[in-house]
Amino acid sequence: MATLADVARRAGVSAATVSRIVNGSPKIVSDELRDRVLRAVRELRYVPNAHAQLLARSHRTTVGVIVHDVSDPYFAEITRGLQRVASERGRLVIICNSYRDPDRELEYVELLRAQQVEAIILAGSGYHDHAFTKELNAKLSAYLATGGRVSVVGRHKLAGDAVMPANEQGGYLIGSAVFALGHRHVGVVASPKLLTTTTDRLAGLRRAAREHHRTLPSRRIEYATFDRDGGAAGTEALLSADPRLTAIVALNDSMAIGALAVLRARGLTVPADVSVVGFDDMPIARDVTPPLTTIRLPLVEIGARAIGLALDTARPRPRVEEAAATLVERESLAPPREA
Amino acid sequence: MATLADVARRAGVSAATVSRIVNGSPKIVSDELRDRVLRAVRELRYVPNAHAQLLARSHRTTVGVIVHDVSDPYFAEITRGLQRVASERGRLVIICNSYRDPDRELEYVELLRAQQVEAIILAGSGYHDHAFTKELNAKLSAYLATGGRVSVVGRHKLAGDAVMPANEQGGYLIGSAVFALGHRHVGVVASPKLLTTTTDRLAGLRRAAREHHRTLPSRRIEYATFDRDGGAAGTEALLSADPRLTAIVALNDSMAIGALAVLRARGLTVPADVSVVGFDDMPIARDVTPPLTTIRLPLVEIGARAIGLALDTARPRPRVEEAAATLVERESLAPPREA
DNA sequence: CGGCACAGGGAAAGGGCTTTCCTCTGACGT
DNA sequence: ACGTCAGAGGAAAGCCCTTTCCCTGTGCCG
Repeated sequence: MATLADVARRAGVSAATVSRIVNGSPKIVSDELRDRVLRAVRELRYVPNAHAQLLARSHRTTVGVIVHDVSDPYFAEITRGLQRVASERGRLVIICNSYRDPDRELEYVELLRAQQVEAIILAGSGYHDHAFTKELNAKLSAYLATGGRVSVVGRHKLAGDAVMPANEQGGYLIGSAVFALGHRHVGVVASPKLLTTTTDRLAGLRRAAREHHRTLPSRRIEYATFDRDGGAAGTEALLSADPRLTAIVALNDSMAIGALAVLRARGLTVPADVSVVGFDDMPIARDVTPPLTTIRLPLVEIGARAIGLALDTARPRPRVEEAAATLVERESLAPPREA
Repeated sequence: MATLADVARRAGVSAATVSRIVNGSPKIVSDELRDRVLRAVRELRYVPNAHAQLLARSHRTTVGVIVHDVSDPYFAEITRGLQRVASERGRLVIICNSYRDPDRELEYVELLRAQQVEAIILAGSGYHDHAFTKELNAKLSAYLATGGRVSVVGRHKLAGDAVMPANEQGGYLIGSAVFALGHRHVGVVASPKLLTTTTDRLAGLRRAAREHHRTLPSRRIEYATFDRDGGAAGTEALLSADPRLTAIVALNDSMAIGALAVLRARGLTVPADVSVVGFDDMPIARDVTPPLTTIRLPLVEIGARAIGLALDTARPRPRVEEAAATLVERESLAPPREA
């Protein structure tokens, strides 16, 4: 690899001059030298070493994002919003997938710190795990203390700024829609108990139930993994335990799709026999059969706001913003048969 | 941010000693000093500056991947395979989304070079654009010349090793399945003409047509964007031009889903009225209605092999490997009505 | 014509870390 | 008692770049 010094030598100038030309410094350089240098750059195919630059420069220009999995549409959307703002502001973003492994999350915080990122953004549900939360907070605080910026999406009790998707409200909205239609036998296919997102959405559901003078007994809640197969397994369990179910509330769209598959396999039609609702409004939600009634969260905007908070050094901190949920009515929810 | 020197000072030792302890060097250090140093590290919350390390060390340990979009399931799978191998081999991976913008691709090659990556992996269709290909090749060669490793997925005529998904064979397979059933009025919803993937899949389709003494007239091919909405638009156009169509071949699953949506909206049932087939076997393909008959490419394996080639310095280069396609039969393809 | 300002360029000091090469002890052998 | 050697730790030379500070020479003003 050619270095700055190589270019300088070949062009017969000092390293300082090359640096100034390559970086477009305001300092004036004669056209002759500029030509010589640019020619040398081309001939040697010189590209500055980004690490050396980072070391030599003072200001940081890259931000790190930790998500559960970018290929999950939920995080893909958040990341999209984030990336947009990042490139508007001339920042590079490093994406880390934790795959819902708390330890990996901890490691990534260190890694991002080692990379000298300007800000760390943590997106995705938190965990009901006190020891972990404490350790994560310690690491985050250490980073904050040395001038780092932190912003989190949907995490309670963490240092730094926060954008909170209205999970409780979303749960309430979808629950109200279901109970208002008169469903009495409602099963919930829930994501893992350990995730705060689960608890929040469930809390909203419970509030809706209460308002309609219903309850959500725990035997009607099946916890499973946060994906299609988890949804299928949960639905299977729920249905076996109580075949009278007229509605299944899945705590995200992937799980709802798993539910749909099981129902179809059992010869039950949706929504005539059983209604199914999802959560998150992933792009595919409108393309399954029947199209999913679900809850939309402004994910792109959430991502954009999260990085906005982190990069905006002006206002005092920490700041917490809410992102509202809305009900998206499609065809998978209908009144129960006997109603 | 605490530095190595800070830690050394606080522990009352030299920087060399701290470095040795922190990095687990084979050199023996007394337990006493080790304790003092580790305590100082903890107290100062010291994390080594990754950029300084990279500068000081000789061996590179991160690889860069350029894909069209990681959140697209196609690339998500490839990336998954890639990541697995990367972490097995202790490599970090930087993911870059080009969003199918050639210029961005060019920029990312420079950026990855600047980041001193050990290898660059380019995944995703190439472009029928001679000037661009030439420029990209020039950049890649420059990188190769300075000891970099390059490996590409599904790109012809590019410097470096290559893993080639069998797009032509896949096209042939799906085409054969369609024509063998007796379909005569077949429409193709194709991805952009500019992409080599499109040409390859189309070529396979044509070969299948020829074998069945059929042709694929260009008015039966509608080019659109490589996504759900493109698929919908293409289907719309095809159907308006020729309502007798009994089968629609979409060049990827997203487009097939768009086709399904249009057909449903028009009151046509699949596959009774019109058959639809996809390509890629994305996870969702089995969950739409009806489940999609499509072509599976071993994407995870392709990703793994691509990085494997790049990291394997032993064998001579360049090497080219093929990844076979297989037909996945589900329910969206059936004989035409009149057959 | 002396003096000054300023344009144009270079020298060199970092920035944080790794690693080679030394130095200094103390233990061991004879 | 002396030479040797292994063990333990430090000094310092890089790695590649940016940026401040300084020097030279020219043009211009008074």
